[in-house]
Amino acid sequence: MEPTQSSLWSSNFYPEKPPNPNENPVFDGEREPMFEKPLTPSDVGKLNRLVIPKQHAEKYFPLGGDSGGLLMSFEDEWGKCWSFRYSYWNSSQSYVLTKGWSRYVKEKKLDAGDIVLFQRHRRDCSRLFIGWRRRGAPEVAETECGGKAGGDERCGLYHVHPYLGHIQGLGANVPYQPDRLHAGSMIQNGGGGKPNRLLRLFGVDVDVECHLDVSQPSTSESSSALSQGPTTHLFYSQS
Amino acid sequence: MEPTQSSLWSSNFYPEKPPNPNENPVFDGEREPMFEKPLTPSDVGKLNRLVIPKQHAEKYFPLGGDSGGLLMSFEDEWGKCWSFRYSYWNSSQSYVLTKGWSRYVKEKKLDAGDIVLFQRHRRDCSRLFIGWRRRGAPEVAETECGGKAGGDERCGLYHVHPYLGHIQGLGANVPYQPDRLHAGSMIQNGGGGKPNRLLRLFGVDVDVECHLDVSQPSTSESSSALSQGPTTHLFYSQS
DNA sequence: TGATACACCTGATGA
DNA sequence: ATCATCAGGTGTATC
Repeated sequence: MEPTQSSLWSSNFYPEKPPNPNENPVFDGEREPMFEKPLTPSDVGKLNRLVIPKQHAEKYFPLGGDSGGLLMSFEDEWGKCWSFRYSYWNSSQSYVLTKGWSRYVKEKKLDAGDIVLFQRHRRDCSRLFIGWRRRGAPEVAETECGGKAGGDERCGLYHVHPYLGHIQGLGANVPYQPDRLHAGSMIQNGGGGKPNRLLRLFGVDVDVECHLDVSQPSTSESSSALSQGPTTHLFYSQS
Repeated sequence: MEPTQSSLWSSNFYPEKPPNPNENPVFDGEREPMFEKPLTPSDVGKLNRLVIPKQHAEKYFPLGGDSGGLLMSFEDEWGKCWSFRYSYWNSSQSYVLTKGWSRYVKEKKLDAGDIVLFQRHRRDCSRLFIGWRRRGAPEVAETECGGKAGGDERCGLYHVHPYLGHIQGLGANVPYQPDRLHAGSMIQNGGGGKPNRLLRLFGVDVDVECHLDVSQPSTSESSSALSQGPTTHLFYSQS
């Protein structure tokens, strides 16, 4: 089914499979902003990792003292599932997304200064979302795509009209990640090796409850907690 | 206790804790020269590593086929203990000191061309010593400090008078390295991670005996084995 | 072989 | 001055 709002949805980013707004959208009110981070040159460079500021990592992605890494899955603006390895580096005492991150950077064509956003579903906080916007773009886009020059570029977040809010559906036709497991889940590592054990975050199996103190102010220069009210951002999600 | 030889010991390098020649010297005759190496620009640059010429590394610091790194501890001219990570880099087929090396370079203000010296205790070859001298300085200093211009600079090796040879003692009042373990010891790495297992070299626990063929001639352009007889160099040592 | 992954390391920086 | 943080690196293993 083709998009009904060609001005919003026409894109050559996924020309072979454009997202359908009538399929499984996640309303803006359903998504809980967690935090965002302006990307450093290292975050988009050859180090193939994203450093997650410690206060956000420990608040939203607690590892529970686990030294091994986890697999975390996020839904992007197309409903595509992205799995990243999430772990703590003792040597630098920092939390990082490693495996899979470079693919995300490449596909979204992220540059230093662009901003990645992390959100979760309000009622099912095991569903995690990842988005992005170009540097200098407003947090809540007033234009259809508040990014760089060139109208054919997509953003990770969109300003959508309220009437799109009635849409519900599936979205099982986005079979991207070969190693994807479950959106918003984490897979626990056995300890230093490859992740192999499931651990749902914000859901079950882990000693962290679905607490979402989104109203906390930002305390970091290089990242910020999202504390604004309901936004107009929209992710499309599957499952 | 203040130094008695102000011309030799007056220094502002450790003005808060000057070494005392009456405390725990290691006689020249107690130290066995192993080898020395003129420092390359890379050795003192941002690579934070010292390449140890292979013939010296395999002769004096054998890794025993261990792929993981070791922690090696050396006593400097002040009795201060310096711990370095020692490992073999497959990519460059070279033996290197990595962690801790840059701190040594910085503290000693070593430049390219300066020479580092490695020695060990004759009777307790698990005690290792590290020293240095400025480029162009004679191996056996005839002056009190045969280094660069500026009389307040210390050298890693000193020419001392024979009568200082009677001194013995402790030196436990030099608590520098927080992560130091034992002078002249090596700590085996678990494999790519942090070094965590003790492995005394030249002492026990390792399949290498205390063999010291110091008389071998130099075969490297960038380093030389020390084959001269008793020198007048002096290290001060603790423990 | 080249790209990626991964754990480790360090210096700069600001609180 | 000390300390925590993190941006920017490393070598090595894996694919």
